[in-house]
Amino acid sequence: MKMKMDVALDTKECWNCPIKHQAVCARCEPDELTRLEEIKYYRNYDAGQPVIWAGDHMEFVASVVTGIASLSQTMEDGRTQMVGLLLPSDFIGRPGRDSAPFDVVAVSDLTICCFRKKPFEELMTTTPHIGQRLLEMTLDELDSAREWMLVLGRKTAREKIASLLAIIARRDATLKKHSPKDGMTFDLPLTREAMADYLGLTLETVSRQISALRKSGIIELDGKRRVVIPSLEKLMNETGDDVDGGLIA
Amino acid sequence: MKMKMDVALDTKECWNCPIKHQAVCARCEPDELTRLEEIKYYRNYDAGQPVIWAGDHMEFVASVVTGIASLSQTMEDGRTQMVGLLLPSDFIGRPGRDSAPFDVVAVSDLTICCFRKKPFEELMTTTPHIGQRLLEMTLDELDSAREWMLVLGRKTAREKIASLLAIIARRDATLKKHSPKDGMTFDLPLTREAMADYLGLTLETVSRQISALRKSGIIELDGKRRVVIPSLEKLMNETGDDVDGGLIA
DNA sequence: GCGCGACTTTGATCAGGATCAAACCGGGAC
DNA sequence: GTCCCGGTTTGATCCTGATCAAAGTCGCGC
Repeated sequence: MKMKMDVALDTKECWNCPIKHQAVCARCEPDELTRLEEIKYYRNYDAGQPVIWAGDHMEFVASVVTGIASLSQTMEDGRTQMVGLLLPSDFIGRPGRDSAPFDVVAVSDLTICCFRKKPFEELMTTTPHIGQRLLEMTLDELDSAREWMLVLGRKTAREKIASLLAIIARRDATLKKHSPKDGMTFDLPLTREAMADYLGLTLETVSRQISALRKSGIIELDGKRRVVIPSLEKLMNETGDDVDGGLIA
Repeated sequence: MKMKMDVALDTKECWNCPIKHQAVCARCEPDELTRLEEIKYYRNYDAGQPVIWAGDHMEFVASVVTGIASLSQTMEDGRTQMVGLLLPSDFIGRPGRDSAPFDVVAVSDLTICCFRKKPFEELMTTTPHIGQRLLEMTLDELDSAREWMLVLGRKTAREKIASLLAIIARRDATLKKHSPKDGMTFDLPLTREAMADYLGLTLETVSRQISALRKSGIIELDGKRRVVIPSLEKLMNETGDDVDGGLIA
């Protein structure tokens, strides 16, 4: 049985061609996307700033260029659940729909690349591989969302934290272009509260479980945000996931 | 603010044309799909029978014709989380991928219509609207999965049960081709255990909360499975969702 | 009818995480 | 430096839902 890992935090390929780590890669500029120049523009947001409210009329689709955004829903009484993290190269928007289903909020300083929706949709019909790429990305996102449902529905608080750390570790390694390994170090891109909203916990429980993992020697902390993973295998053993040796999905 | 409802349980349109309630509708037969005749075949399963195991090599894609199947994942220690229900017209399979990400199990007696994958993928490239339809369906599923994450991560047991009942009520009304209304009656298509697996609860909690809703007069029971909703509004008030009068999404 | 088995209900107790509360830490403005 | 403030940690207690256990219901085959 192979190990499953959520890919929601992985950096994806350019949605226009198979280049990793870029929303719109250099290689694309010479071909189809040049046609988009006139409908393409950039937006910048500060950490914490809302980008889109659920229900907003969307006159654009977009792609994250730098920074992190969260996708989340909030109930009337304030309970909120993060349903996804948007990382560089992730796509924002629904071709064919005119309102946004969820709130998008900048977690860090954020730059997105917007395309006016109508012309983008036209491009999709004339350039089939863009549609195919979007379908593939959407299928990946769907699998990730479903894998996260196991985390939310069935895992303990400790397993949830370990799962999140494992995902961030993996994502971070990908960004740095090497595979995850023992002794790796990274910064948590989220506050305790944001982690809680992602995991369906309270911030106090997140804090306690992180302390517990530290006391168990599963992780080491350098300040509040910097994490060291002495043994990846030990961390994986805490996730509740089926591990069979490697980080191969 | 409009009310959101999970659409995972809704009956979808034919993936080849915009006709409701049929996986492959009569209208489609004369055009593109006739070309598929030679690659199309049916499979039947009994209630409880596994259809696909996660990791299986998939040489086909398929569409549910009649019956209900569940999509779920199970941890090594037996904890399981249902991540979706597959209803008539729902699509099974991943064009471009060769192994199944989740287990599929027949919940009721089930008939699916299979298409050999290779020729289906070729059809997708030559018939763009099939790809577009698949993208739309996948986006809907993604939204549903994300909405369900709120249920799993943040709702109480009572809210979870009310949410599930509301969804089933809505789905059932759609099947019967009228809108949900006070006094409506339907059969639960799931055992208490399956509901628990869908909601991230134990079967005992499901049973207790159903009893509690009955005692509160939110629902009436006729036997174990048949449910009457005297007031849709009262049920909706128990879901924790933002309701503004109607069942309009 | 009887007995069996799958499913469901209900009860008693337990425990994991939420809640309420207070203190702590670190960085930036002044 | 000091103050302040957002983010974090830790403690005490509570409560929801899990767990363990037993009994009830229904349908079906014999």
